[in-house]
Amino acid sequence: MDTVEKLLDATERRIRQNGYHAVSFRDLADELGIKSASVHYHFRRKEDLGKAVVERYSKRFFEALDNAPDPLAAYCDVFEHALKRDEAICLCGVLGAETRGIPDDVAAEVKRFFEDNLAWLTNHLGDIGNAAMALSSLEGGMMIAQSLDDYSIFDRVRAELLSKAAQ
Amino acid sequence: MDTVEKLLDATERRIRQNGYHAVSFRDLADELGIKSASVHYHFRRKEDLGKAVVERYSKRFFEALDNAPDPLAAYCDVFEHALKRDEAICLCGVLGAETRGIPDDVAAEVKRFFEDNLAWLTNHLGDIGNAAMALSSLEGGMMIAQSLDDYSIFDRVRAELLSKAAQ
DNA sequence: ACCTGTCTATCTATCAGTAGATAGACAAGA
DNA sequence: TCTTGTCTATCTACTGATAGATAGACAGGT
Repeated sequence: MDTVEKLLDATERRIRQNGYHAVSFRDLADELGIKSASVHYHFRRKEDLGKAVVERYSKRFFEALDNAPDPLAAYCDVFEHALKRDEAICLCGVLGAETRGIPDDVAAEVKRFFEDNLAWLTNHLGDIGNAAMALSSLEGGMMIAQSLDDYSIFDRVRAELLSKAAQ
Repeated sequence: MDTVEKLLDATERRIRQNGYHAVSFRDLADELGIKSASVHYHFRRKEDLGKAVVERYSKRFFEALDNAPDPLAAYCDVFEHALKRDEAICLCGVLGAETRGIPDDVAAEVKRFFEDNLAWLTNHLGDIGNAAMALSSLEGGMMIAQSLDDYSIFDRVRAELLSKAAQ
């Protein structure tokens, strides 16, 4: 795996666990066994790195939704994997909470992620109210599950969403 | 108003807008027209300040819920005021997203806030599934509304919650 | 086969700025 | 006189960022 990919991995993990401001070039460099100047070679400014991470995250997110037989269940699955497999919350959930404290172009990319999510959900669920509810509750449920260090609130949100949709 | 109260106000606003790591003793001191050493006099460590802010926020939050005739509507109102009047998201929503990157005792206070919320909601709504849904969707809706710079997703979440409850 | 130039990826060294934190002096008021 | 709150001055550690150098790979022309 090349250095750029390793940097994106490390940055995504660190932002999702600690927030944008808790990521430093030196920590990233130490993790990869290189110097911080070499990180700057690949991503001149921190916001370039941040933007690239969000772009990759968003791309992978929607790829995972392609060709799903049951859209809402698939959508919940993507969030559940993000939470339980990666042991971290949604990248854009973290960055959205910091919106005003991060560079404008990173915030713009996060905004786009949410717009795309709402569009996808509205398209597949047929109703923008249900779309708003699904996105909001899954994002909120992840964040609270992390704070409580207990996934059960997320599981309850998922169950409620799927049962209400079945009505 | 005394210095401590002013410090709590400024810190709460700054955390809610930019996150825990974007608050510095110097910025707080500049805002109040004092020196950073004086901030340390009132709150020796940053985590003392952070903990005090969460405690005050939580106390005020539940006071605003006292004696509400319609619990769910009152609950939504508290969140809506926080979002629209303060033009910021929930303090604990921001800190919850940063959980692993903030001092343990601040994270513990945030965790307690969410536990108390779930207990209050379960008590007043009668069902823990509905409680999980209300808390998660309102927290998530605030965060996404901030990122989109558009309150309508929050309004939709509120409307969905109240209409589903009426069924 | 041998230069020549260019590119990639890293290095060392350093910058100005800021972080949280502390010691000790000072002034006002009870 | 003692407490309270502020100050000046300083510390160590770290931040993102840049300059300049270097080793090695690669391609083109001779």
